[in-house]
Amino acid sequence: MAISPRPLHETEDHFIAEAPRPAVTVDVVILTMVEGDLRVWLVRRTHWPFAGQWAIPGRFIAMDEGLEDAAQRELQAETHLQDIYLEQLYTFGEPGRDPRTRVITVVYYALIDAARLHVRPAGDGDQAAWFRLQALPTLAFDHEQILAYTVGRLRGKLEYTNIGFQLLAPHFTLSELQEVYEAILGRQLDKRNFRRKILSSPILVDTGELKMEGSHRPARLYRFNPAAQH
Amino acid sequence: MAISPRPLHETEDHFIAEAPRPAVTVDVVILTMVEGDLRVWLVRRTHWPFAGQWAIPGRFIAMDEGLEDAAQRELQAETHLQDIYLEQLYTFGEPGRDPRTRVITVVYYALIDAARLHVRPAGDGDQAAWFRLQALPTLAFDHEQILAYTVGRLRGKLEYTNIGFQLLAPHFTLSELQEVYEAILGRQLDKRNFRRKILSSPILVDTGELKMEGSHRPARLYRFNPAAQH
DNA sequence: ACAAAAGTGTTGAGAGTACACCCATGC
DNA sequence: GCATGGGTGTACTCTCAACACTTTTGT
Repeated sequence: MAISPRPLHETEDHFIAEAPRPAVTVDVVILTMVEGDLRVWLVRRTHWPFAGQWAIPGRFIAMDEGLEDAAQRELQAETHLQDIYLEQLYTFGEPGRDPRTRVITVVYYALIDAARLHVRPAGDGDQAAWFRLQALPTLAFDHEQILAYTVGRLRGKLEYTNIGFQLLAPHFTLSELQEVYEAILGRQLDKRNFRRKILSSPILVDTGELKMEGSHRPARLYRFNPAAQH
Repeated sequence: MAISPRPLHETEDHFIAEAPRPAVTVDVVILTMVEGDLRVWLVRRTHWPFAGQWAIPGRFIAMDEGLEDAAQRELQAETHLQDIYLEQLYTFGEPGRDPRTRVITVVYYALIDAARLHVRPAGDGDQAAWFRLQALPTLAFDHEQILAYTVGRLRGKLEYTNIGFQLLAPHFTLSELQEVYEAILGRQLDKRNFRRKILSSPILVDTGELKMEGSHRPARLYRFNPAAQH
């Protein structure tokens, strides 16, 4: 890397040129919504440490790669999808969280519409699978803590943004949207109050279509209004 | 570092053992409130790059040092104060943000009661000084962007936490508290409504003392109720 | 006709907003 | 007595929460 020929501050100089550096990874918590439950995509570790245990997917960062770029690539590699909601969550870097070396991980989270995936239940030989956040296996590293933190963030953002739509297909019913809210908030909502609140804001557009499915009254399909704030 | 004798995944192995690593710093945005304005503590860079320009204080992280520990030490070094509110803000790591090498910076912010400092106006020879957020000098690196992000976070947190108290002395008047809210939110608030709202929650305790100062009616002094949530 | 999910209104309580004057002190 | 900031109440609107029945479809 370009080192200045001019005199440098000793401490900075030392750290720029000589001091040992921590490894930096980017992890991506990939969430989706299936059958009324939030689910997270986990990969099985094949090697030490935590061999055989499940972990949040991640990668070491390359020297010339932006943090969000790296997260985007990891997301791509796992899902093969484009245009996914992705946001930086928090950076975890306690010494000792990885027994091999000092690893600092910048965690992102992604929200995916389940309709864009072929979700299948986890089998025994799987290298990667979706897990209900309510029923997690034992996780590697400090990944359990990271998932807990993710849910907290999601819950907070749900109150003042339209983040909930990111977990739904482009066209969705109000009941589906309510399910997303209930899953994230972890409590039941009143159907009438929920509908009134959502419909009184300009964030939904009625597509005029109906979802004909099951032996019951068909539901109206809505879509997100991209002109709406947040 | 301990490298396992067992076979490792090639990619992970490479990154753990051989790949070049970015440098990691911790920067701390130190904020306080003086004369109705939010102010930030900036240090003058003495060497390349951005020599002579002002920057958010920070330090390279040591291999065995936690992120928050490093932030706490930097805060200590700058302010010589204990028990300061400190919170992780965001991690900035675009390649090229530091021309010397790849530097990823985990940014924290700290809120300080101005009464605990001897604040003086910035002089020409100063190596560090307080600046009004409204009147910043040219900043080094991407530090202008970092400060903008900090204010956004502060504004958001003010709405649903008691973070505002962190900028005040242990005993304060309601007008002082209102000034903090106005400075962060960037707009005037109605005095009666503000007082009613604050006093109707259990977060303030009337100390019974009065602030005798100036030629006007003395103001009641309150303190934060630590039993209150958030 | 029945099972299943969709859809719909009213009421009461509390929060937010707009707005103007008197009070206690130092000089 | 006057200048300065401290302190107070009311009316309106809006939002939130609680609560149960009818509608539309497939079988």
